[in-house]
Amino acid sequence: MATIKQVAALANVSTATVSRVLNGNYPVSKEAFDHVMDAVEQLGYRTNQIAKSLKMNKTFMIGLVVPDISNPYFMEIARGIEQVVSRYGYSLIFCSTDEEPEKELRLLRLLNEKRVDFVVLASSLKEADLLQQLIDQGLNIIVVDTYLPNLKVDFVVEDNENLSYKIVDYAISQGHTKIGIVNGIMDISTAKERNSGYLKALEDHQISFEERYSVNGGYYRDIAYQNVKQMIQRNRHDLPTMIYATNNQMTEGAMIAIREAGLRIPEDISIISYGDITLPQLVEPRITAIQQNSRVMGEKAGEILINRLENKRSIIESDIYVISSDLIVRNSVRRLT
Amino acid sequence: MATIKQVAALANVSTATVSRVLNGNYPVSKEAFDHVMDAVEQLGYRTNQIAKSLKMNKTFMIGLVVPDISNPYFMEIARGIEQVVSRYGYSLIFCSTDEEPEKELRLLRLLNEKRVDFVVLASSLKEADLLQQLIDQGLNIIVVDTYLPNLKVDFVVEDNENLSYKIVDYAISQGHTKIGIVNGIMDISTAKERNSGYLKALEDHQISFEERYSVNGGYYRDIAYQNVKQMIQRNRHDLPTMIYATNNQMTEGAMIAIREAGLRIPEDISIISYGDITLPQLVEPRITAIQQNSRVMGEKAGEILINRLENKRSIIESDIYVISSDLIVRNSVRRLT
DNA sequence: ATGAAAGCGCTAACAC
DNA sequence: GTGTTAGCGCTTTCAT
Repeated sequence: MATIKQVAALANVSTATVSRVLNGNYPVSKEAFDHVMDAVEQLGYRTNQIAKSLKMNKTFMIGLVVPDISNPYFMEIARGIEQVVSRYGYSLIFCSTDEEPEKELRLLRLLNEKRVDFVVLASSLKEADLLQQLIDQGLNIIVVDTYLPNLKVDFVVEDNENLSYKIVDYAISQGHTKIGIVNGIMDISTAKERNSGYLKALEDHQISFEERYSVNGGYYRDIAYQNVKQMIQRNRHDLPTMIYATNNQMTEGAMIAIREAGLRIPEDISIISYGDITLPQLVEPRITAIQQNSRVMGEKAGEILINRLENKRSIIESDIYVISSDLIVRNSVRRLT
Repeated sequence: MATIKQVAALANVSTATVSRVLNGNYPVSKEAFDHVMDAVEQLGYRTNQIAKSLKMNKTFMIGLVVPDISNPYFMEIARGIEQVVSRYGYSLIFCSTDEEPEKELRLLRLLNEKRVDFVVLASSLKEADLLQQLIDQGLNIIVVDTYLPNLKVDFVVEDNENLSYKIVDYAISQGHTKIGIVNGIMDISTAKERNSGYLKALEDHQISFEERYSVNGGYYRDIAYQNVKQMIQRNRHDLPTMIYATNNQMTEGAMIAIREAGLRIPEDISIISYGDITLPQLVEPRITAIQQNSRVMGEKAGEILINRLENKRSIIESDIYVISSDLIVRNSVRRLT
């Protein structure tokens, strides 16, 4: 690969002049300009961004660390970020943690070593201290989707508890009282918050929480499928009239389990979902769900980090941005009253 | 951020010794080792991979360039690649071209400047010459999914024409003769090959190709939706009995259009698909489809590039690997005979 | 407007 | 087993 030195030699100018021509940030004579351009063309020269990054202490790369990159929810966040940061010349490195805290930390350390300019993180961490350590080492982080207390970073999150309350409250208004919940790992803020919204709604309507209708596990389709399958098995003679799944993939898993058990939705068991399933237009019945604006969440995160980066605004205290979401009532809830 | 120099100073050794300790590739005394480790710990030192990359002319990054990163098909390829290359310490940079040739070239140039060690490319290019130019400049490329003639790279592809033939042949065996096709952009190899498989199957059964049932456009859900909607409109009084969509997303778009037109699948119009739709378990009827092994395609690409990279086997002539796929018969085809 | 040269943080050849 | 040092390819200050 040709270097700036070879270009300089061929164009009969110094490397400084080549650099100036290439970056267009200093005045150069038309003559020098033409010679350099010719040489560049002839040699098929391409800037070595690694060298440039080293010199300028800037990589134009953004790390994205999420629990599950195949979840369309996170994919949409990625596209939102990409859409805004690409305009400023940044590229994205995607990483998937599979909800494993050790893997998350390993990936963050890797990105730190790669000197990415910023990391967008949807965390599965229970505690913030190791994260704070990385930040102290100089890593720029913005946290999306999840929330971690006592961490000096910006957050872009949803109003999980209230939205969860809202959808469960709706279910209750349709006459349901035996409402099972399929939730994620309780260490994670979103799972905790969605759970408390659910509990609060039950409580406000004097409905007691039934442990036996409740299952927990990773935010994955398969896990939810297995758990719901077993839950149905266990309660075969006194099934819940409704299942509330707290993320898109769990809803899919729950639906598959319900159908496989020979039960109908919503005639036998109604469904509500925090987050739209994939392809909601093609699946019958249409699922009543909290519709998350993940794209907007990504865009917001992108804007914030660009702002920090371009204006070199270092963080004094964390800002928390809340992305709005809507309850979309469709027809997966049977009216019982 | 601490540098190796500061570590060396604090540990009272040379930078060379620090490097040796950190990389463990040369013998060091236990004493030096301990001192260095202490200093590393104290300073929170993290290797600057940018500097290392510059020195070693190796970035441990792989670029992935595909038409549409939100398509689960390409996502699976990505996971396949990731799974194998991550074991060797490589990370992935994802890029989406939206099937625009200019964007594809721009991204490839960017990755070249970033000096990624390899690029995995699903191309939307019509011609190979500009690509060959990049390769001559030193970019390592492996092409997946698509095929481009006269290009000195390895390929991992499907047997598109034969598989396409197979599924259309099956449709014909069920008594269908009015079979519309929803296809991608004809510049792209996969679209061309799937089209010829379709045509050949018709021909072998003396069925004439009906232009009016055929629509083309980008491999996207929305485009297919619009096109099929119009096609149905135009042929309202003499509809095809079957629609063959040549990729997963087009099938989804076609199904939505059919349903919206008040038609039933498969009673009014049958469906066959090249590639499984998202969530095939939850959509009724279950779609008869070519089931692509995209994960395997990604793994294969990963293995090949690792092999080239680690064994420094430069490419003499292109190898072509064909990934097998299966026809899965389900119940989206009405039997007419 | 242009060139010489220092230096970003690292590795490895060479000398001891 | 360890230190010295050159140099990867670039930008930028300083001098002219």
